[in-house]
Amino acid sequence: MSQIKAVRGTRDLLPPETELWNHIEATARRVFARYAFGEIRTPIFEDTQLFARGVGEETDIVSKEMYTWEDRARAQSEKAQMLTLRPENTAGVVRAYIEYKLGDAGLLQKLYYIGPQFRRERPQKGRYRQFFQIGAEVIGPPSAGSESPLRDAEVLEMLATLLEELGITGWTLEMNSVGSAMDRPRYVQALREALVDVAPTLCIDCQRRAVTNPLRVLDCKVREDQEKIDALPKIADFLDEGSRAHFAQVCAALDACGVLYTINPRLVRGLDYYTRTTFEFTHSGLGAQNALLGGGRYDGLSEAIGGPKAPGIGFAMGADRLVLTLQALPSQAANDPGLADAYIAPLGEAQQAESLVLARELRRAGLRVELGDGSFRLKKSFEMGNKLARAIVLFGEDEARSGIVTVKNFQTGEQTKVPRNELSSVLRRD
RNA sequence: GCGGCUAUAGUUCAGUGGCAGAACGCCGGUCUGUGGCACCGGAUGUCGUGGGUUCGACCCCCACUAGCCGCCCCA
Repeated sequence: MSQIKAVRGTRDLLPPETELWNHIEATARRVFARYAFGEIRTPIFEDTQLFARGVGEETDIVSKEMYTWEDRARAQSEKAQMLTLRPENTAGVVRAYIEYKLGDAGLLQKLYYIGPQFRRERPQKGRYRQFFQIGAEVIGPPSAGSESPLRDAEVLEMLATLLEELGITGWTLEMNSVGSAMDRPRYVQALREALVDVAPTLCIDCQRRAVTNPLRVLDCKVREDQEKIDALPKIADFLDEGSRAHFAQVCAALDACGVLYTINPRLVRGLDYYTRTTFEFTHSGLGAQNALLGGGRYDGLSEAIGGPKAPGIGFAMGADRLVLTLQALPSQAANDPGLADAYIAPLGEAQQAESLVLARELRRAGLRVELGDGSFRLKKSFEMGNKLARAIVLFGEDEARSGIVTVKNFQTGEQTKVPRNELSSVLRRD
């Protein structure tokens, strides 16, 4: 019989790596809490229409990367429903915002999420079909200040802080403004016109992109094309006064708190809902998938899926990529499984039962304890203890009778006799 | 979805159309209440899966699967 394996693009996370995942998630929760964000957990699958209307029918994500299936109708009279595993989480959050009328309180909603997302792409380093995102959204009625450039700057400053607390250095923040829903079509039109003459001189990929998705030409990495692409119309010149001023204020607030960024007029993103501020944090250690996180403002998303006017800004970080980045950092000790505080070695099977009692006492005192086996020879107990713990506690006939156990510290080699009731304080890490 | 590279022991990797290898790790012993060191010994295995060529395939050919790199796109 053939072996059943994890399906393509999915994987199991095992210790000690899960230690690092927990560390990342705990750090994110801690930082988000300081910025007064609350957690939201949305379903893993949604009505397909949510993504079609929210993310955009023409995007790659929706047009070819979604896991979609037809759910059975419950009754003859009922139509079957198309469902989709969420390819991203912003649409789900906005759907919940609308569904529970979160805007009616008149306040800004600040929500974060941590969870799996699904896209059917070819797996690669840092890219999986089930991947994990940590993201947050600030959304609310305009009267609550949801359109304010200060919100954009606050989110970006929070991200810089989060990366710093995670110990991730060497990232780059690139920003751009893609303008309002009105600005962008005008720009795309101008770009298309300019490309009629320029495109034939560009690389093969650009010639195709010029027709299918002109904005993508700006992403081209072919060296020879760069000068010509730089000479194309820039979106900055197509922004209306409002968008221009908005972006200037975002930059000013970032300058004030010392968050470094570069403005990349060629930064375009693949989801239709973005307006005005867009950004990407990249890291060179990631290879082709160099985006650590990305996000932006989505002032029209709520209305696009049938909700009230509810401008917002948010981001999603690729947790898988944070892990990769941290693992590549030289200082990272998080892959060390860590040693237990003590290894209890029952000497002889007669000591088995009482050794579990001893382990229970120490564990209740908060110590991390490994319990050996009384059938082991002493030599084996020492070898095992040395691999698993900082100290070994010998628990034989004498110790059980006298209540005084033998403790040997593997680091110092020092061996002492310790009364059982003092054991936990002796073993405690200093 | 497209192109390239790869798949051999728990791990990292050698290897040859004719007996399946090394290092580390693992197990046992020297050593029956004292580990790390040393020495001696041992087992590593569907050579990714399925077909084909051949007297004979881990090796050559085809398909599939998975991973990596790039494209596309994105987190």
